[in-house]
Amino acid sequence: MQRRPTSFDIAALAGVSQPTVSRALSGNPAVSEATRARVLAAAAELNYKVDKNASGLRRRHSRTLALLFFEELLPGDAQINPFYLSLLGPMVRRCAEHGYDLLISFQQLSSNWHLDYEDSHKADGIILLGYGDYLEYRPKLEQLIERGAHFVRWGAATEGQLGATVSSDNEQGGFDATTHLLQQGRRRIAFVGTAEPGYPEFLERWRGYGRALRAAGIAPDQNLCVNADPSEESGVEAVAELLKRGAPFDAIFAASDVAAIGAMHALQSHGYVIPADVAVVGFDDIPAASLSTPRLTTVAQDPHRAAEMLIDSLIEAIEVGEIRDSLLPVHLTVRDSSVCA
Amino acid sequence: MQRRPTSFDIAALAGVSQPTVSRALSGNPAVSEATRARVLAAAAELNYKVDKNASGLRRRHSRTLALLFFEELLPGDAQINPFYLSLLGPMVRRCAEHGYDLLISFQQLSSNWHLDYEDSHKADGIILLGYGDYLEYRPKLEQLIERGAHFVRWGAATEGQLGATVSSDNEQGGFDATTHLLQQGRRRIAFVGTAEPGYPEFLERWRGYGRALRAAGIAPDQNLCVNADPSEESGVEAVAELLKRGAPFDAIFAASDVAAIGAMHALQSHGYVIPADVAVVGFDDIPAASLSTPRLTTVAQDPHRAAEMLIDSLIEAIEVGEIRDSLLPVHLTVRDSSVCA
DNA sequence: AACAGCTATACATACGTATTCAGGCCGCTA
DNA sequence: TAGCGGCCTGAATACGTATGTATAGCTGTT
Repeated sequence: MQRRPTSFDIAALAGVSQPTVSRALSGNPAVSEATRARVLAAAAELNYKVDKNASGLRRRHSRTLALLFFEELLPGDAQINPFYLSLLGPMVRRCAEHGYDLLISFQQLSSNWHLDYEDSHKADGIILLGYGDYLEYRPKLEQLIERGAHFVRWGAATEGQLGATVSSDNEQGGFDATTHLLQQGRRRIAFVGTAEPGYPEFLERWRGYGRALRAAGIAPDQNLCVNADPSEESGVEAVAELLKRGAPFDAIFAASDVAAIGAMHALQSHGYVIPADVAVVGFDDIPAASLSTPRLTTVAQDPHRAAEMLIDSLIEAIEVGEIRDSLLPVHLTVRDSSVCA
Repeated sequence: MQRRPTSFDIAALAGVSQPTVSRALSGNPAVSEATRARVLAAAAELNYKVDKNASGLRRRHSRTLALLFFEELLPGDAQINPFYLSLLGPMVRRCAEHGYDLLISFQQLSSNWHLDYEDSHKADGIILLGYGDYLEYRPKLEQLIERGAHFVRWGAATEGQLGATVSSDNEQGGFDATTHLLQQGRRRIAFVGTAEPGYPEFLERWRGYGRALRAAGIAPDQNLCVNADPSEESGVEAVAELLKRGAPFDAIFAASDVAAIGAMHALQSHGYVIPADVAVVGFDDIPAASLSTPRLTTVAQDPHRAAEMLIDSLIEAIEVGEIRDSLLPVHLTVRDSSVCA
């Protein structure tokens, strides 16, 4: 394994100077086509690649984006939120289309992640995957802004609007899901989710649920709203709670698919038939939603579009300096759990 | 946003020279504790971070690892293999424990990915997520080795052993799954998968299946082996094919969970009861496996351990120069789809 | 023929760090 | 007190690229 070739080696081989090599490779129009061709040939011959470190040092940016997850929110070996996972592929692809690399990292919410990346020139910008309004979180965002750092967040866009934010239209999703259940003739629709600050998206979905009910002339019933975080057990417990309360219900809108699937299991083990006795709608369209029995009607977010908006917004912030928010449409995917044959 | 501080700024503030700052921060024992403390205080005060590019340029390595997926194997917007996705979190964490960053990238199998990374000093090593024996693939691995590049592969370790390889004991998994079905009294066990080169893991699983049958004194029946790639439709079609052939069967071992779930759907829609009429076992333990109806018995790989082995092997190759293969044990997770109450 | 105007290339340098080498200071010994 | 060795620290430099500035070679005009 001999030493890697440098731009000087290419220069020597092509019979030009090192700066000309640099210009030729970066597409600088000052270099003639004949010279450029010679340089490219020489570079190809020696398998020359621009040294990222030297280039980054000189140009003062790395053409790398950093994607941050926070450890505290991934207790133990918990799986990463499947929606975030589905964002990953499209994000990587979009980065590549822009000529950027993508760095992935977990951070303690309490660490100094907010100064680590841009300051060390590891990355030109940061993608934060939506963590509501945690106490430690907000001041760091403010510090990030103050230092002129580039970042974009995924998450509910309603609160104070710190930095560029991309999110799904959760409220509309809740509205669409609930309206769909109403159209199926359901009138006693339970909400399984939570309006706590830890899950701001859930709050939005719940708002849409309420709006749909009121639009149909139905007053939301507190007895039909039960707490559940996005886990199967939580969905099971939610159904137990609903049954305990004794308020009759003929449908469930769950703010997450995993909770919805848990709820379906619980209902079925109590002898209810889905959708005949109780119709169920979830939210997220995780892979398991189309594999459940019955197949789950759900509100699908568009991970492809979401990923592209995140990357595009961030790169625009970096290269143009413009900050832009986006609210992405969601799409109700009707399957078997909500419609009687 | 003022200019980032450099080691010269720290030096001035601490009243020492720039080299001393570098030494103090890198833990060089030549610098006295008193001086080191002064330097650290100054660095903290100015929020100083070592410039990754300058540092990498000087030290000639980046302390970054690159994780490569191949586009051709992710047609269109297809999801990344869920097992690879479950590797992601633990890999990121393990990298961080070693002080490395992780870069994610998609590549054309036909591109020059094999010279891109180490040559450009973007990364010190590469993680390749198992792509069997594709024609274009092997020569590039050879080239990688020839150039002294550092890499580790996930995948079947049996074929020619190019570079460090980490994989699950797929053969044993197939054996365990099949033995379990035999213990449930099943004798006509179908295999749903493929022995084609595109899925070398499937081939291993099939071998274990055959070994278990023979150990029980049963001759494998070609009529009970049907092709299926890892998709739900493929599982559905496999059952259709089995029924068409007319050979009776009382169990199915599927080489992937998604195919197994597809098979269960198909069986149920033909009126079969699982597990009473047909017992089903899958492979992978994807999240949907524990959410299906009935819950799917499956062979679980250990993504946590797999990720750690991959990272550890690669870093060992980089830092020590030693190449090591690993075969990880798998674990049969018994649920409802294979055991009658 | 002389010169302006232009293009294509070379020269010199800066980016921020890590390391080699040389030297200063101190205490100890003879 | 001269000499010596050990411990810290500073000066100089190299890593490979990109870019501002200078210059050489043309073309065309008068």
